[in-house]
Amino acid sequence: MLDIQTLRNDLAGVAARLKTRGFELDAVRFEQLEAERKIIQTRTQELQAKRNATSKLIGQAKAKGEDTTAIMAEVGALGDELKQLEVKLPQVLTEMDAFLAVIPNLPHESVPVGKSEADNVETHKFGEPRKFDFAVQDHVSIGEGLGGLDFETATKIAGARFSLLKGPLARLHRALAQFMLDTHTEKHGYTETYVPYLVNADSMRGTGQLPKFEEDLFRVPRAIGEEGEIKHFYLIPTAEVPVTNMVRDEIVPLEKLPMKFVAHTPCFRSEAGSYGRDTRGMIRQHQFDKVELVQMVHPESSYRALEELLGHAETILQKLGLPYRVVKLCTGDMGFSAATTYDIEVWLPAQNTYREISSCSNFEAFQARRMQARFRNAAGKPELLHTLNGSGLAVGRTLVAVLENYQQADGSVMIPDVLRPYMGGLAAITK
RNA sequence: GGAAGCGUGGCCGAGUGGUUGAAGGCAGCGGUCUUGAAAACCGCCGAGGGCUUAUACCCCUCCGUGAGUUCGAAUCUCACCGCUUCCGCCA
Repeated sequence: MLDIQTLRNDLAGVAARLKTRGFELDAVRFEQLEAERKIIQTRTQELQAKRNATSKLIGQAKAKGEDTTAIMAEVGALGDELKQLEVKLPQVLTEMDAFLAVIPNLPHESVPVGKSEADNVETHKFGEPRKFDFAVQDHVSIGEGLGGLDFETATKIAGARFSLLKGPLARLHRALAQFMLDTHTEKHGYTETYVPYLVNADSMRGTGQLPKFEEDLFRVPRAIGEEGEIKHFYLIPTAEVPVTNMVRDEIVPLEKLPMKFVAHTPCFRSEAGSYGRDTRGMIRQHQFDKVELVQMVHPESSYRALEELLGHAETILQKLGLPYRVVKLCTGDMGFSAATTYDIEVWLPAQNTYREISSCSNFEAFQARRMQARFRNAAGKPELLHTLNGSGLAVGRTLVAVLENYQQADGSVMIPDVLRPYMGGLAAITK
């Protein structure tokens, strides 16, 4: 959520910045709502003040044993108008809130302006794609060849966009997650967390998935509300949601910042609107595991924290010896809540290209404002903190990258050195 | 699922219809004292919003959430949510 004050102060400027990311701000509507709000709110407060003052007089008069019928009639006269306004005011405020809730974050000034993925800017690269002297297979062929990857059975059990791992491949999947968690907790100073995989609507609103992106989420009915409406739990699309919401409605002491958490969770995405894309293999699934890094920091240090967090995610790929590149997303390609995003793209030999394996973002105060997540600043006043997160990394896609980059001519796969302790010393997965 | 109890400011904890946004304590901040610190003493000290150049006044709202009764509600009524304890069931 944007600060309503910035819209009041510089509506045209905000509209212009939002336009760079393809969002048309309805400035006329905002001004209408704002004008209406102002009239109703000031009048309501005026009447409330009058009522309060008069009611106090009644109390005083009664204490002295005086007759109060005249004053009581006076207050009664306020009643009708006040009651109407007290109904109207929350309606207008709710409308304004709904208006603000679907406005994306302002891109940071350093973000390249662009329309799509094609306008993203590569910042740096690591490693050289390996040269193969045999026909490269993709991860599906490799995994199925090793008898450890079984999409047919997954489809029977659940449906399309699910996968089933067996034996050493299932263990490799677990090893990757373990390795990532250990690295981030032992080397990068993150606190490991275990969090709910089903969350309430407030949490989804807090991080920005709701109200705009409900169709991307899986939800399960939970209870029937007072007006007969069904209340839902939502399956988390990323651990960002439960972890970031830890600080919702909190005021954390200054000395607790920065807070750094890591969580390994499954992620659930409906992938509505991605029909036909990445239908083969494990790249785009309804369920996948991810190790997520989340930081809550002082506003002054959030951009330093973003570079740091990006580095933490990169470390994993470096230790695994996987070539990658980092791109800074342009205004048109960034997610709804982000002010700045770096994507890390890992080299996939079978696709002969780099594919996203991590997305690291600074949300500045956008999520914090929705969540009312604050810290007590040096002056002792509550102030919105900044939130960041990034994948460190997507486990399924990392498995894909390991299989493809470490494949051998005979169909076996070498295990990267850092993973061998997690694989019981195994050096390669063979048929 | 059944029964009982409870939800008050960063924390603990008074408060059962009238100048109560809320006693008291802790923590925090400022000061006196001290070579310094501690102790003691004095003062300050909730949040959101409106108005505004203003973190100055002034005003509004908030005592789990939402409705209701009333001129007036933290205090009364109803519903919901959450927590605690006991019983039942259960991985």
